Amino acid sequence: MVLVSVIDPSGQLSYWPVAVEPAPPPPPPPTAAPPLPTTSRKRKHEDEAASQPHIKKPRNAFMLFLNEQRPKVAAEKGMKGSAAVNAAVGQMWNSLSKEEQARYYEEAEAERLLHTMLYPGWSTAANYGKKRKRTERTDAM
DNA sequence: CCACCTTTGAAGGGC
DNA sequence: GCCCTTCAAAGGTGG
Repeated sequence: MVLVSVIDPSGQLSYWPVAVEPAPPPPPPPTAAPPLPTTSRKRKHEDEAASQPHIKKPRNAFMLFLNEQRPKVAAEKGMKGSAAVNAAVGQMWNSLSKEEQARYYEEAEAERLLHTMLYPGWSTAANYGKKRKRTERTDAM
């Protein structure tokens, strides 16, 4: 547990208890080690993932809410697919009091700040455009 | 085996 | 600067 001194947007100096335990993606190595495989057995996945870990976007309030409610809702309602559960949790979210929602917003905000501290200058653009995700909107046509 | 489906939020990218 | 597109998770199912 390391206390990281950070300046809050409010100008408040706060010490963030950064737990070393929940291992976030490792910092990018200053020098890319040349992977010289004596036997070219490894497929591209391992090498690319090892050299450049896809640093994921900071999750929003919902992702935090989802990760808490999803297993419970899935167990209670016996839902199979994640999509159905996510939709159900989404409805629960709308039923939440703004104070309860605000709690997740603050956690999400803290996580974003933590992400920024861990990866200064990192842009979400790293993973941008990787998935196709069509969300085909029929209204366009 | 990976993309889809889904949610809202957050953020980038385009205009 | 504003609006739209894309990712973030995540699990079974389909292509």
